[in-house]
Amino acid sequence: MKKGDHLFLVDGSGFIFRAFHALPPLTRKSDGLPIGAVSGFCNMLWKLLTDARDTSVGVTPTHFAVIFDYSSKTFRKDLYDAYKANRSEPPEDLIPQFGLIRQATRAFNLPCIETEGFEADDIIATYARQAEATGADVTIISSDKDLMQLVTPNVHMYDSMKDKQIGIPEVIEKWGVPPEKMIDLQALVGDSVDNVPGIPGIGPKTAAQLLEEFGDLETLLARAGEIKQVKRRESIIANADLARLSRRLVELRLDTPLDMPLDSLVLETQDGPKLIAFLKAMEFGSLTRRVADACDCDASVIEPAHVEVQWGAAARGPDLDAGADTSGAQAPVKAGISKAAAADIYGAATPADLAKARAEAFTSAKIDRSCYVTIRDVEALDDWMRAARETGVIAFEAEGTSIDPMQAEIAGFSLALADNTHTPSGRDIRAAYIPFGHRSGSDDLLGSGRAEHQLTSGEVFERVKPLLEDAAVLKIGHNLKYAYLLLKRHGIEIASYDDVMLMSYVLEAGKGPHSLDALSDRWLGHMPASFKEVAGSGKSGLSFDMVDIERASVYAAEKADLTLRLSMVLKPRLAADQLTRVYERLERPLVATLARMEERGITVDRQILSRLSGELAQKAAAIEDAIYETAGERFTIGSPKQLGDILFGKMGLPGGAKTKTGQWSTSAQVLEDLAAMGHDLPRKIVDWRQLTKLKSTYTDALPGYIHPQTKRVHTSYSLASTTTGRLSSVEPNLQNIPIRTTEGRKIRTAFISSVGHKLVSADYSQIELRVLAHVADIPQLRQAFADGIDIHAMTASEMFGVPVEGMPSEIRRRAKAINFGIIYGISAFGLANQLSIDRSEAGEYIKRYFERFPGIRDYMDSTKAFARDHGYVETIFGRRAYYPEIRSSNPQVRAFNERAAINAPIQGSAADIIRRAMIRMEPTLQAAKLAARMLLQVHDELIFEVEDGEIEATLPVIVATMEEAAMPAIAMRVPLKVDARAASNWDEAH
DNA sequence: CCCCAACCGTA
DNA sequence: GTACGGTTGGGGG
Repeated sequence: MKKGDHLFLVDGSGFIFRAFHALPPLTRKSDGLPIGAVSGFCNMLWKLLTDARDTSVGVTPTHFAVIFDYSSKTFRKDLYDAYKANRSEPPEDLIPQFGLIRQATRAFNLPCIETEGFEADDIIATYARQAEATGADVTIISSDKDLMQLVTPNVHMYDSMKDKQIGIPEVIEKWGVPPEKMIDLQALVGDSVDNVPGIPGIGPKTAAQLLEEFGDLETLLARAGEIKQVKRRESIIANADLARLSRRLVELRLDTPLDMPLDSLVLETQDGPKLIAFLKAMEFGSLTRRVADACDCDASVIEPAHVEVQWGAAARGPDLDAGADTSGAQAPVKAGISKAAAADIYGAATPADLAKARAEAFTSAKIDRSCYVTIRDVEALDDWMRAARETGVIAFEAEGTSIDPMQAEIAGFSLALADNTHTPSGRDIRAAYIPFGHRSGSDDLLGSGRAEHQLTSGEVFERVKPLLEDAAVLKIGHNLKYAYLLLKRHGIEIASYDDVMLMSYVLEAGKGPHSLDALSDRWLGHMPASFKEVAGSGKSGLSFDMVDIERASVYAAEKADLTLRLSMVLKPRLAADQLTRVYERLERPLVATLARMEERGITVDRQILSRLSGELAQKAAAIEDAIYETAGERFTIGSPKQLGDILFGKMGLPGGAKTKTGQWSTSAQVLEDLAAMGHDLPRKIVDWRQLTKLKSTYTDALPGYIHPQTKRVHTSYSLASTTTGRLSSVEPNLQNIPIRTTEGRKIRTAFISSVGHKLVSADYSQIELRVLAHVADIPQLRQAFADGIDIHAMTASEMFGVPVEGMPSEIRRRAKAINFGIIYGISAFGLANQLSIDRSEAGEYIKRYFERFPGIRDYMDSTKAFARDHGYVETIFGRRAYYPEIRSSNPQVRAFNERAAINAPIQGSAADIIRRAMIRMEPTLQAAKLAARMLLQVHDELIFEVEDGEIEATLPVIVATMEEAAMPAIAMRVPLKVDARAASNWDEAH
């Protein structure tokens, strides 16, 4: 090894634990073998070996080794008997993965190094220093703080999960000391995980400060008498020997005997077939394909390797402590690839078998872009239409000239069909693009004209419209609402459809995005061409009709192809997981319902907004002057950074909270606190922020969304962007129009009904608390809702023994905050913040609440347990919300996921209820011969436009449909209550 | 031109 | 303490 070389040292043992806890807990091979950590490990190795240069490592390795712990009986155990004594057994799912990861390392042709009596860290340290001495550079792939002592200008660490380099500055930033002082710092702080004692009462912050002051540990111990803080001084003096022992435990050995000399770590070329055989045995479809591509191997002719799997204690090899429980040990299992992929799917015994067979068939099916065709004449189009009718199933996409389906024109259609949809093989899929709205990109004075060699829209519509409107032919799309709305504007109403985005959402809400890219990558092991690659972006970006037809054809046909493949994988999966009902009853019907709502839009009065904007501008300007006056200078008030400098620097006000980047927070809460202390400026800032927020986000932005033709505002609802099942609203977001302040409410007066109509707002009263009363079955809550009693007052009465009549508003306010807190998965910290009380008092409230309502605690505990066991929670209608991080080893992350998992069934059930109401609403109104049109949804509220003469007849229909929405699927144990009223604008209707 | 952090509007 | 989306400032390329 020499200068210019670069040695990569992977902390294999560290990676196993980290990956296991960071990755979704339920990643399993088809035979149930847990392989999440192995998968993460293989992907990381491949990335480092092929394009480390493109990660933040920035260099390509010349030498490479993966290091493991061999035995826990190391020299450290001799130094200190309790070392690592409180290490608990690794989780059961992790056990077989220890051996697999070693096998993976060998499959990658990489040295797999472990030495008896030493930890991986010592081996890494020894190699790193030796390599450094030759002038080479070293990257240690680990984020373990125990290794940070090794960092120098030539030795870096790399956190592969966060793609983050850790060098000297990063160590200082994180720990407050440079790497060479890490040993002393750790000696002072200790480590509860490894049972390194350290000095009691000294944490990282104090330790860094002491080392800054005294230089190093020995000096500190010698001069400990100078420390001013009594307790700290005494603790350090009393525990000096403990610190010295700790130092010996954390200091890494640089003299570990090395079986493999440094120079033997030179990176060898990959053995493609060997690696592929292993990856196939592990069923890593996506990585198998990437490796096969890179090695130019045909993966399909390579037999999966036979992999020995050990489930029992022996799986970890010798690094297990004596006396471990081996009762769960089983005989080694042979884990070859399952035969399912090759099985005749007609013979699939269960939906799960079919789903598995499809998934396997499609992850290894090759996608051949060269066989996509462009349809340019009516004969070809007729042929395709005939085939589509014969098959009865097509994947379909409408390519528009804008991402906004309310603005877009149609550039062309793409479709894909399988000659036999029961054959799970990519060979039988054909895909085509039908351009008819493309323009040529000539930049001359005449502008652009129609592109040549394409059918006319008339020719295409005449043939395609009947197919799209024929319920006997299933149309499969991805985010079909886009095409549905775009086509509806052009006189076509799609009948009979499926949406793979929604299938994925039902199957895996919370596990990641549901974009076509993400789904293709995940399920098909294939990354489609991105729109950017095809059309460019930014200033030079083209609208799709300007894209060259050949390029457009491949892009569009590929999308249809992938959509068809995805439906063949995901639809059986729905059945296997018993989620078909959720998909068919709660998701699919909303595509058409929402598309119609979006198309209708709502009238927003430009004049009202313009007048409000002027008022806001004047008021803000006046406050601005006053702010500059008080501050004594002009600055950018909207910059939290500059504002912080003024408030906490120049003016010397006491800082409150810090943001996560270490800046002083200038949040409304902090400013309110300062105002309460009698300071002038913070109040003004709060007022200024409110006014400018209203102006920029609402009064100034909304007019820009008024559609040039319809003169109305058309939001877009996103069906698959929340974990819980709620919708979200974008461009513009009409689910966050102000209501809480008088100033903000005025914006709602700009949302008006058209002439001869009124707006009707109908909202569920306390729907989430009612859902909670139902699912947790709380007698007092059920009774209160049955009797129509004020629920917060009832809660206060139960908790504080105050009668409901004449209850002080402060008492009720606190009970209300607790009720909300319960829905949000309560913590003493959060409740304390909300009520501005201290944490112990908040803890008392929670304790008392649980005493009065023990069923709520039971619900919370059982929900957490369910989430931990399954990785997801369910609404009362069976919708799933996944929380892959609920088993995180990070207590903060875990607690957050627990709270979210408690909230999701409540929020999600309420979301399901209003979805059911929306789906039923239109046919119900129609049956009642009412012309009311549903326009907007705001989570627990629906907004309609109703003819003046029909209001009295319509209100009860709306109310009943909403109140009965859970039935007959669920008989709620509490009644649902809906309030509805009509007015000429949204403010008065609500 | 793109991304992130901070902040704030809703249920 | 839950769930979202939009605007701004400020930094990077």
